[in-house]
Amino acid sequence: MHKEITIYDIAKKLGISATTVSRGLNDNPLINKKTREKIHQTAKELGYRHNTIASNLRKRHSKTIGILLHEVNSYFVTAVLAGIEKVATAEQYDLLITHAGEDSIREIANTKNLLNKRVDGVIVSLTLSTRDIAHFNPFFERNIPVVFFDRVPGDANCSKVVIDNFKCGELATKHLIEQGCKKIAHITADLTRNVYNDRFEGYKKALEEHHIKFNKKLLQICNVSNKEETIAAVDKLLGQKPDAFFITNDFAAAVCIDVLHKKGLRVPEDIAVFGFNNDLIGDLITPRLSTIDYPGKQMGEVAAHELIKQLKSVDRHKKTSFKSIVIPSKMIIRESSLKKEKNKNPLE
Amino acid sequence: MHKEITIYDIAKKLGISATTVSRGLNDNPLINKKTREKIHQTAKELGYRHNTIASNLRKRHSKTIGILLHEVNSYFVTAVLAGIEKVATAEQYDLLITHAGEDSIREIANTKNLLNKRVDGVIVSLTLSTRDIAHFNPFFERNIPVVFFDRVPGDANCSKVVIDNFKCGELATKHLIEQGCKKIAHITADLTRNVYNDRFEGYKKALEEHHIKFNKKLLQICNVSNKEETIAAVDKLLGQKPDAFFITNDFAAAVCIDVLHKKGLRVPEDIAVFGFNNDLIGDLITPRLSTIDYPGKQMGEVAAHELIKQLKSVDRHKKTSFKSIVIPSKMIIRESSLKKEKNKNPLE
DNA sequence: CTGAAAGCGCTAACAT
DNA sequence: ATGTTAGCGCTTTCAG
Repeated sequence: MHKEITIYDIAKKLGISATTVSRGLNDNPLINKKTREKIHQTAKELGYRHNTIASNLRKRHSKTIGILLHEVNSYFVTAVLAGIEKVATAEQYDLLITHAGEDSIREIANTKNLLNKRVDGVIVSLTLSTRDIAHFNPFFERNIPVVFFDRVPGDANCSKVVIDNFKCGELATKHLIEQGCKKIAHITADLTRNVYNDRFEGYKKALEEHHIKFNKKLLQICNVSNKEETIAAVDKLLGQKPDAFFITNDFAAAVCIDVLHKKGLRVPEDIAVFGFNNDLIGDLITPRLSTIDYPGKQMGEVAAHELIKQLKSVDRHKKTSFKSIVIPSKMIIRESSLKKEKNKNPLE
Repeated sequence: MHKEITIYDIAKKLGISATTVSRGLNDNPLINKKTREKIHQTAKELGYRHNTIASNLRKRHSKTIGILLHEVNSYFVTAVLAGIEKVATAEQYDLLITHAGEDSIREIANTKNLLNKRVDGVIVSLTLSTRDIAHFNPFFERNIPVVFFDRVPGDANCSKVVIDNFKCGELATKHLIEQGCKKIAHITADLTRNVYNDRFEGYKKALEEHHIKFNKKLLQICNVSNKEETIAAVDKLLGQKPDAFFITNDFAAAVCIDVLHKKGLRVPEDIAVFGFNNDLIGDLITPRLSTIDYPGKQMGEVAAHELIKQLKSVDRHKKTSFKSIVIPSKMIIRESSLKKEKNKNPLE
């Protein structure tokens, strides 16, 4: 069995104290450059590896950021992760990533686990089934920074990074109306989650502004990441003879287009389709999907920056002020929604 | 500032020793049931949280598995992660996930970081640019289990979980030949990586068996996750007037079909297309993509099981025997490759 | 069934 | 510029 080398072994070999070795290894400028070099060298010779656990115990922090994800099945989430990782790595933080599979029970378990692991802060996107955020109280009580992104709690008392889902919902719907659509079906997910509710409210607002009465028969709630459920929702709505679908997720929108084609319906001529997320897939299907660009990587970067800012400023006494950061998003018009302007250049 | 509760606080309050509290908290059956209950209760009252760091330091392990990923941008990798997580969670292991962005330098840095973090074992998929695996020596030396999956080293001296890429490449190519294709172009990634090389060898084998001479002008190497590079590769190959494309990645295959459509070419009538991975996208594009089903989740589960098995059996003395586990994969024939059997039922 | 003592490996205070 | 001492919070002998 391999004998694990400690700073004491290095100290003994060099005839100096462990403290000096520790400092030398951490490149403390107080230590003589020559000593430092010698320390580094014998560390290498002896095959020393820093014990992060011991160091963390002593320093009473973990230099890691906990990530609580609702799920990791989308291009969006992957992009967010990449954004977080980029800034976290630059600031020397590790990431402890958990995901809850849209199950609030697992979210709570993950929260507890990260708490015990002594993460320095957490970045969170709530599951569909999460109703309240009491499980974050231990963090709040200890002044451990928490930054929510995308799927955030209604509560104002926390930091969040979001896009303007209301405006996006309104914009997309308005665009469809301007294309001549009058019976716009809406497929979305659980409305207790802010993102879906806000988009739905935006949808209703646009209808209202154009004097179209909201018809709740044109609304379907389902798991938009699930193909079968989406197909069922589309089928049901088709009974209402809609002339457009506004769907809260690109994958589901692609499934919808597929269903429509199978029924011999043309997109956008017979029925226009509008997605949400700007997933890679939207640009690869026929017709190309109009959607809302959701800047995942940027959200991740901003969330991580905000968290690290709080981490650095936590003077452990004054409460950090909470803020809500809105990331710009934009509408991307492609073929699937262009009923009128078939020959006009899409303004992508 | 929140005062952090330790087992000593609980011990003092209960007039017992910290040892007993520790045992009680860990549900050690030696401790009187009543004492145990009291301990748990006051722990709750006082808002105690277990200090995993201290515990890990003392126990000299971290109860976490390190994951080294080449990249996290595909449905496949996500599926593997889900598989690993499923079995790791069941066995009470945490995951420390890193990714290298296909950069071997970052892979090496991540390796070192995980080593210092005292992960109990690692599960790895190599980057495209990784040439040798010397950076895993510290793990081997310490008898810390390492399991590679999918993108594995050529070296036999390690545990790996793979699919039979050679056979898959052969099968796909053979299928295209049977559809009447004679000039089959192949787009793939860096051939120093086993998965791509094996598929390529399978491709050549199938050609040879059907007395078709391999033409290296029909081969293009590029980053198949990059749209622009893929388009360029397709364009170049089109100069050779191929009648089929065998592409090592579904995303790239979708891009290819898109390019072909834009040029007014029909798929599969003019040119057949065959992908690899069974990504979600393949079933959503027109025509539907023929591909190889790559059981990511299963690979993840198997890899995690194998690792945990080694973790449990590491009697720190005898070398663990290395094995190569091959996961079954299968061909999925859809429309994009069916030149002849247009009216036959696909055997999906 | 419970406790005393030691120590995991490191770093922060406080000297010198 | 370097050393001494103590302790982060837990678990593990060993002893009773």
